[in-house]
Amino acid sequence: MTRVMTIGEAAARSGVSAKMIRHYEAIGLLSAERRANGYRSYGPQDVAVLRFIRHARDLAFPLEDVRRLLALWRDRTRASAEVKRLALSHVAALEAKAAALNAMAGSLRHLASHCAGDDRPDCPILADLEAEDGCHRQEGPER
Amino acid sequence: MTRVMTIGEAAARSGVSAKMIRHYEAIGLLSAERRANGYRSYGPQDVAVLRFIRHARDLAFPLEDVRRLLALWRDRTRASAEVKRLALSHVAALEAKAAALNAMAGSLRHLASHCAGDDRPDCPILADLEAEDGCHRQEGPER
DNA sequence: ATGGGACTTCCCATTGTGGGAAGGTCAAGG
DNA sequence: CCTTGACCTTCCCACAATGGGAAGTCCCAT
Repeated sequence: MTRVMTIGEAAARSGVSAKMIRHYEAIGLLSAERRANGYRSYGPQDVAVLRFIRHARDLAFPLEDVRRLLALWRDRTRASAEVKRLALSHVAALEAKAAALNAMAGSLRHLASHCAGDDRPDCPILADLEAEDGCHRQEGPER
Repeated sequence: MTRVMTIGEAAARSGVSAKMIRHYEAIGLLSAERRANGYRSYGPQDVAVLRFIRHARDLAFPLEDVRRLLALWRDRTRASAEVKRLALSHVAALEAKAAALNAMAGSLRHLASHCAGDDRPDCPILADLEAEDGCHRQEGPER
C-alpha cells in the first residue's frame, strides 16, 4: 500500500513540509519523478530519505553536511570513520556555539544580578554596554 | 580633537563596520548629520552609541532588543526594572538555545561513541538517522 | 459543471552581515 | 591643471533555512 505518493502524503509521512521537500529537491538533496500531470511522485524510499534528512536537521547538521551524510548513507562501501569524523566535527561546532551562548548568558546574568530592578534609573547593565572597550568586558585576556 | 568624523573614522573608533553603521541608520537605530557633500558626519556621542550597539550585539541581543535598550539608555527617567527584565528574558533565550545545542551535541556524541570509526561501513550514526521516528530519538517524553 | 482541495511555479520576508558595482568627492603630487 | 588613490555615496545581491502567499492547473466528489 501507498507505494506511490503525492508530495503532500510524503510530507505527512516524513514530517518534512512540502515546501521544504521542494527546496531540498531544488538544491539537489533528492530527486522526484513526475507524473504525467506534472505532480511529483514519491515512493517509500523517498520518504526514508526525507526522514533521514529531517533527523539530520534535528541534530542541526547544516544542509551541506546533510548532503555528505546522504552520500555516505547511500554508499555501501563507506568507511564509518568518515561519518564519525563528520559527526564529531559537528559536535565540536555545536559545543562551541553552546559555550559561546553560555558565556554571554553568564556575563549578562552577572550584570543583571547587580541591577536593582526597581523604579530608579541606575543600571549596571546599561553602564556596561555604555563602557569604553576593554574596560571589563571579559575576565581574562581573551583566548 | 576629532570632534567631527566621517563614517570610516566612526567605524574605526567604534568597532562597527561602515556597512553596518549605514544599516543601523537605515533601520532607525541612529541618525547621522550630512555634510554639504552628502557625507555622513559623526561626533563622539555617535561613536558612543555605536559602541553601545556593538556591546549589545556582542551579547547577542537581537537588533529589536538593541533598539529598546537604546531607548532606555537615552531615557534618564527609565526604571532599571525594565532593563533588567529585558536582559533576563534575553538570558533565558540564550540559555534555552545553549541547552538545545548541548542536547544535540550530547545525542550525537553518544552515537559517535558507538561508532567504530574504521574502514567498515557499519555505523550507528547513520543507523540512527535512518531509523523510524520515535524509535529512540529522545530519552524522555519531551518537555 | 462546479466547488474545494492539493498541486505547480515564482516571488518575498525573515536576521545580520558582507561583497561589489557605479559613481561622486577630496587631497596630494606631478 | 589634471591624475591618482582613498574615501564616500547608493543600490543590488548573497548567505542559511524556512515560511507565506499569489496565480494558475488539476483531480475528485457532488
